[in-house]
Amino acid sequence: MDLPEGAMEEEHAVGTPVLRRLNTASVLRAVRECAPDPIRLAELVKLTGLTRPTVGQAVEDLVEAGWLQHHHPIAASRKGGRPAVRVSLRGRAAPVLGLDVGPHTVSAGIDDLAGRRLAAVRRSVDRNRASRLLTVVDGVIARALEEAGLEADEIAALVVATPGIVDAGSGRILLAPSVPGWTSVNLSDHLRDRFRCPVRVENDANLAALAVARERAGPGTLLAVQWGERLGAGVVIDGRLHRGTGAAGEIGFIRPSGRVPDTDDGRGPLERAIGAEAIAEQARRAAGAHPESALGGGPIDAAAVFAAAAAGDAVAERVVDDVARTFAHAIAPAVLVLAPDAVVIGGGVARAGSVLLTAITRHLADLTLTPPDVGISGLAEDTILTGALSLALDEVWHQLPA
Amino acid sequence: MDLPEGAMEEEHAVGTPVLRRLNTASVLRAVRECAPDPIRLAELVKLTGLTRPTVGQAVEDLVEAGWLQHHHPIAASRKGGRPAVRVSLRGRAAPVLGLDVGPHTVSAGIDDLAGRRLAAVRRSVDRNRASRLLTVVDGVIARALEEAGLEADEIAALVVATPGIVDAGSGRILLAPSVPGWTSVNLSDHLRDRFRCPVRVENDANLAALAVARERAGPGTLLAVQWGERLGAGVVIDGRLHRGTGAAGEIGFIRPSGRVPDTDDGRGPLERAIGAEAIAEQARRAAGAHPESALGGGPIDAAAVFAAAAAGDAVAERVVDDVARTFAHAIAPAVLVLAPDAVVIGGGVARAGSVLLTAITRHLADLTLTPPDVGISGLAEDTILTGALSLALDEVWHQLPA
DNA sequence: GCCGGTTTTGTAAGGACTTTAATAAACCCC
DNA sequence: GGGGTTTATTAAAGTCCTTACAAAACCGGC
Repeated sequence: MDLPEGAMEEEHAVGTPVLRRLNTASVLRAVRECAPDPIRLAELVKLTGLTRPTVGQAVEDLVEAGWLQHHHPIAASRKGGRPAVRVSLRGRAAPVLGLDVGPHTVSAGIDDLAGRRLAAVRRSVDRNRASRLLTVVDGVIARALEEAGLEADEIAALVVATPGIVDAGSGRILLAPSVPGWTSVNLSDHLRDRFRCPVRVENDANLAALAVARERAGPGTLLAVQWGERLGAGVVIDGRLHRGTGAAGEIGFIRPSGRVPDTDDGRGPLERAIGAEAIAEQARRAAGAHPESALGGGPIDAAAVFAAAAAGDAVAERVVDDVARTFAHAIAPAVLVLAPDAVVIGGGVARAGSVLLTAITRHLADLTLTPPDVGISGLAEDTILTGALSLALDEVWHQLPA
Repeated sequence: MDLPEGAMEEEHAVGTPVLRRLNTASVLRAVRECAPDPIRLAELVKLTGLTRPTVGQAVEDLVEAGWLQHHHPIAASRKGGRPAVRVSLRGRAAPVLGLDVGPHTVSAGIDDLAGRRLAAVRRSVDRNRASRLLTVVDGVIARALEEAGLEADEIAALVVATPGIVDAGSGRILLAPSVPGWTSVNLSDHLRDRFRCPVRVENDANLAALAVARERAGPGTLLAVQWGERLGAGVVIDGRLHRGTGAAGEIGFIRPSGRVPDTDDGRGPLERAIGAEAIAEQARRAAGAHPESALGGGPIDAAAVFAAAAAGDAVAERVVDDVARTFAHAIAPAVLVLAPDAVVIGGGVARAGSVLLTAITRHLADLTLTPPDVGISGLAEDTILTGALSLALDEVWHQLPA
């Protein structure tokens, strides 16, 4: 099941045969855009602007190469006429595997070429020993492959989401304070040994950003924040992930203007100031000083603070506003420089909902020239995994001529 | 002198003729890379990987279309053999005009297709009345055209650099606090009436960034700061200008953590804190408190402060360090999010040289994970103009198939 | 001053595409 | 079962690149 040859990005030597490759790719792209639905050949003619014989030839080639499959056992279209030949992506041609090594869970997913989810596995894990983590990763992968009925050889691309900073070239993890020993594990090589396909390791917040950007579709600049215990972000510009020198989006290390608790756990200043735990701590102090607050009624975590604020508790509202102000001031310079269309917040804190959102919006409007839309990610817990799979699919599609 | 047809970005309909267009473009690109020097036909064969008849055909077409010109009156190469036909870009085919409406000067430049400077005009101006500014602009353009011996009709693309925020679509200036009345002048339409070519209005700092990026060449992320009375920046990613929603790079409006003088002249907080005038003012206060400083010896402006600091004056050094710290703290969040390869400083303050540079580098190293190279723009006063011309040339080249 | 050597240009036949156009197939409805 | 409709199939024509060969122009030397 080889990919079409001549996959180089922009080759200049041009003979007649490249025309065929070009048109074949064009047809494949058109089929792809109809996602998992089969498409009539005649429709491809309209979509691609090519003539029927050309499309016919291309489809024939693609079927032979395993990229497309026929759907001919079809009841015809209602309006008379010879029944159309229909084709669709043969998902099995290039399934991709995504992996998310999260704070307390490891999850894996397998998508086929058409974006259908073939497998999804999630396993919680105590992340104290990095070496044991690797075992869990292997287990999750094995389970996912089993669930999808695939062998490792059949996977066409693999993307792993991990916290920390990743070197784009080698795939090595350069910095991962939240997982002791994780930097000394060569995850990339470990996986490359088991899979005969491109393996890419990428920061989790970056992949979450990619997922959010794909959901919004269209061009534009997006700053997608993952906000929980820790704080990260990803930048997506016109659908492409911005990596910079590799550490792009590390907003957790922004130094806010106020005083910041000086823990020594590898977290960045902003995380220590407004991470989920810091929000709870701030609320505890406020509740102590103001016994009249509804916050005093039980154990306090971030969710409780947002709930109380939503219910109108003044003390909680003040805490939320403080958090929002700190956040807005922290990212305002980046917003001014990037001028993103939107800032989307995901992760645990995103569950706060509109209480936090409106406060951030208000403060940002004060600090920026063209305030971006501030929103909350509509994606569920598997945002990161979705992003990883999305990037893996990109990798596969990228092998085709433009 | 029409441009080759079918200039659309990524057209899919493919017949045999596109091959010719593709190859012709390939040849044209190869000629372009040899800049203003003529190139032998046989060399084009090697560079493009095409065969000789193909190259011959393409060159013939390009000469006929006016893009290339022959150089046949040539003494042969020293090593025997039939004398080679040589061709070069016909610069006159598509000259472009760049305009820089600067703080105290208006300048215009004309480059030909090969990047040769055909004209350069600079005129200082009192910018109190925007309507009069327009007259100066017209005058400078007329002078430049005269100098190059061209008519307005012959200009193939025009790019104007202006302070303020520009709407990409309409070319209207949305916000320009430094030029009273400038937003009510429809510069874009005014020029579109006079020129039969694409007219683009762009923020000056953005164009400066483009110029700096072109000088560095290669891929990567660049944050280029223009630092004088005012403070702006541009972001260039892999050679392409990042615009965001349109106001990208407006670092002058970052709010630094300290107290900021509250003038009402439309300048942003960071400009009021560390613009050239603010630096001087800070030094004046310091000199008043410390009569022993060498700064007391004369009128103080920013240049004097940097000179004194370079000479070892402790008071001046402290001022410079303060300025550098404020700057570093202001852009650190943006640097963390973007992870640029380099931060390059241009504009008047850039003349401060290494005194300021090392201080900024030191502070940034403290505040970021992967500190960028901090450098000073090697380009002279016409950085912005160079960027405008560069973008205009892009516009022309962009009309060709890839 | 003529003759190989060398480099390049020019021209003709061959092959690979896409396109146009015309023909055949398959189905619905009446 | 025939008309209408939609689609697939096939053949001829045109365009372009390529391969291969021949011609041109210049150098150096005898």
